[in-house]
Amino acid sequence: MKTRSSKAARLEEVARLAKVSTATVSRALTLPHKVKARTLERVQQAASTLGYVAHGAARALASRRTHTIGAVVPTLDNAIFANTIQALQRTLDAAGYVLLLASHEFDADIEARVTRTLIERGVDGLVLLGTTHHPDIYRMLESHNLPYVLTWAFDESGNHPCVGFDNRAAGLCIANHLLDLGHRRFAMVSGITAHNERAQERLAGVREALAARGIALSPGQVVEKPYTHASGREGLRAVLKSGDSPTAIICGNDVLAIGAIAECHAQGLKVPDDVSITGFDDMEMASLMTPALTTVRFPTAEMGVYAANHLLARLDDKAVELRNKLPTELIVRSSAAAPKS
Amino acid sequence: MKTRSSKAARLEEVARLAKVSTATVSRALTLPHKVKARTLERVQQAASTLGYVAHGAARALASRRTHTIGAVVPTLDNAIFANTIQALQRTLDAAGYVLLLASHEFDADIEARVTRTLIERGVDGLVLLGTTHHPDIYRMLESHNLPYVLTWAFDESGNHPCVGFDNRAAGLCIANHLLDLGHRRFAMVSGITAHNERAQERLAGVREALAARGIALSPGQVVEKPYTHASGREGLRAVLKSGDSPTAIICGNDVLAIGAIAECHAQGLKVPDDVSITGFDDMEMASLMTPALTTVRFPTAEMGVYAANHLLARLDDKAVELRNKLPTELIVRSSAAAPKS
DNA sequence: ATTCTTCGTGCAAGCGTTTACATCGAATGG
DNA sequence: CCATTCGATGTAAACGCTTGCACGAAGAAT
Repeated sequence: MKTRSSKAARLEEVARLAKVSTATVSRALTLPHKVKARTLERVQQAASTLGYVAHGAARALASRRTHTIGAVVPTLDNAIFANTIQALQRTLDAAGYVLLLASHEFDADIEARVTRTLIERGVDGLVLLGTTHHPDIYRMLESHNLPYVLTWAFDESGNHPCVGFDNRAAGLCIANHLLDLGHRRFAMVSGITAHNERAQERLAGVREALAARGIALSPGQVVEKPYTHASGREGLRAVLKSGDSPTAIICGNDVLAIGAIAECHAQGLKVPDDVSITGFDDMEMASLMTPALTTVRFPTAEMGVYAANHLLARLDDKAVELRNKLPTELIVRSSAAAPKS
Repeated sequence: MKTRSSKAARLEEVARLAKVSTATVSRALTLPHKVKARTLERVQQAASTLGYVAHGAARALASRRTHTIGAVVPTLDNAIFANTIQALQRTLDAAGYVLLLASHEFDADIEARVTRTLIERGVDGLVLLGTTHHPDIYRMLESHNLPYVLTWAFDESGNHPCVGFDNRAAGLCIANHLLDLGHRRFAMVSGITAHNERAQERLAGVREALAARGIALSPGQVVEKPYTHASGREGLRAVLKSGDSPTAIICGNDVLAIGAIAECHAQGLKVPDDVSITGFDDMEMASLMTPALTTVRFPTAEMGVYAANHLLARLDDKAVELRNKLPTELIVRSSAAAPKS
C-alpha cells in the first residue's frame, strides 16, 4: 500500500508554526474560549496555512469520543427509511456528528454482524430499527455501555429507549375507515410478520377492527409479502385468486399498495370503482399517483430528528424521555371509496 | 460525561487469558495464518468468552487504516441516490468496509464542510457525486493522498477517476425519440443547471437533437427547477403558461416527470393524449405509474458497485481503469406518444 | 504590601492497537 | 553433527492526539 497522509500536517507542526505547545493548539481547536484571543488567532492562522485536518482516530483514542453515530437499517431502497435517515443525518451534522451507516436487508444475523462492525469502528451512539433484535446486539450495547435508541418501534416492556408509532392504532384506523365506507369483504397484503412487530401490529389492528364488527380474516384473505412493488403485484393476484372477491384490500405499506394498484390497472380493474386499496406510511409518492392513495401518515422525518436529538441529549448527560410515540394520521384520498352495489 | 466502555475488554486481557502476548492476539485476530492453529484457537476462545470487540480508533491509529469509505451525496430523499448508496454499502460491507455518509442538499459550501468532516473522521477512500466541486475538496484529497472516485459523472478532462453516464447522449436519445414520434413543439423542465453538469449535459443533448432538425428552445420553453415532485408540478404550470402549448415536455429526471404528470392529471390534461412527458433515470416508480413513464435508464445500482470496487482495488494497489462510462438505454413506455392532429 | 485566586500555558502520561525487530527452538541441508 | 533457515512468539516503540497537573503571571481581596 502506498504511504498515505505523507504530506498531512500534524498538531505538532501547527504548534511549532504558532510558537505554542501542542496542548494549546488542541485547546484552541476544540475549546476556543480556553485560550487567549491573540493565541487563538495565531493558532488558527497556522492551522489554515498548513491545511491542518485533525486525525480523527488519534483524537478518538485520546478523548474516547468519536463524534460518530451509527445507524442500522433494513435497506435504503425503501424511500421511507431513506427519508428518516436523511433527517437523522441532517440533525447529527448540525451538531457536529457524523453518520456511520449499515443495512442488513431484513436478515437478523447480518444485522448482528454489521452492528458489531459499527461498534468496532467506534460510535458514540446507535440508532436501531424495530424492537426485535439478535440477543448479541443487546449484549454488546450493554457491555459497551452504549447509548442507543430504537426507531419505528414502541417498546411496550419499557426497557428500551425508543421512538415510533402505534402501528396497531394505525391498523384499526384504516380498517375502520373502510368499514365506515361500507366494505364488508376484505383482504390484506401484509408485510412479512416474522421478526417484524410493525407488520404484526398493523395486521393485529386490522383484525381487531374487523372483529369488532363481526368480520374475520380467513387465512386465504391474508398474504405476507416483502415490502417491494413486485410483491405488491403478486400479493394482489394472490388475494384475488383466493376466491372471496374482496372489495377492499389493505396493503401493509405504500410500496405494496403502489404495486397492487399497478397490478389492478394491468388487470383492467378500476381503483377505487372495482376495488379499494390502502397503504401505510404516506410516502411522498402516495399523493402523486392516480388514484392518489388513501393511507396513514407516519411522520418519518420527524422520527429521524427525534432519534438524533435523543442520542445527542444523552451524550450530553441531559435528561430525556425514554419513549416517544409520534402521532399518526389517516389520510383520505381517492384510492378507497364506497363499494359498488 | 459518564464513563463509557468501562466493562469493555481490551487486547491485553485477552492476551492474559490466552497466555500469550498482545502481539500474538493481534495477529491471531487479523492475520490468522500467521499463528499456530493451537494458539489461534486459544485466542479465539479467550476473545469470545470476554466478548472482546476491537477498538477501532486504536487500530486505525496504529495501522493507519480505518476500513471506512466516505460518501458525500446531495440527498437521500431522491430514491435514485439512495439506490446507488444501498449498492455501495452492500458491496463495501462484503469487503469488510463500512460506510460513512454525509449529504449536503445541493450546497457547495456544505459539501466542502462535510467532506472535510469525513476526512477528519478518517476514511480510506471517498465517493463523491458529480465533477463540479469546491476547490478545497480537491486540495484536501490531494494533500491527504486520498483515493476517491466521482460518480454520476464522466470527467472529460481525464484528471479524475470517475464512473457515470453520457448524459448528453441520453438527452439526444430521448429528444430524438420524441421527434421520431412526430413532435415539433417542445418544452423542458430541467434540473438546476448551475454547478450541475449532469443537468447541463442533458439539456445540451436535447438542444442538439432539436437543432439537428431545425428546432430551437426559446427561454420560455425551458424552466429550471430543483429535483422535487412539487417542482415538477410548478415546472409544468410554468411551461404551459409560456404560451407555445408544447406537445412534448421533457423533464430533467423522473421525479420532475412524476410531478409533471400529477399536475397534468390535476389540470385535466391526458398523458399522453394531450401532452407527452418523459423523464430520465428510470426509477422503479417509473414503470408502475399510470401512464408508465418513457425515460432513459441509468444503471444506478451498478454504479454503486463499481465505485466500491474501484476504491477497494486501489486500496489493494491493484490496477484499475480510470474512467468508466456505463451504458444508458431508452425505455419506451406509454407516457409519450405521437401528438394528436 | 501580602496572600489568595484565576487564567493561560506547558509538560508529559496516557488512549489500545499494530508491527519492526529480536529471540528462540525446531527443521533442514551438507 | 554443525550451520543455516524458518516459523512462531515476545518486546517495545510508535501512531497523533487529549487532558490532568503544575507553574508562573496578573488581578482581587485583605
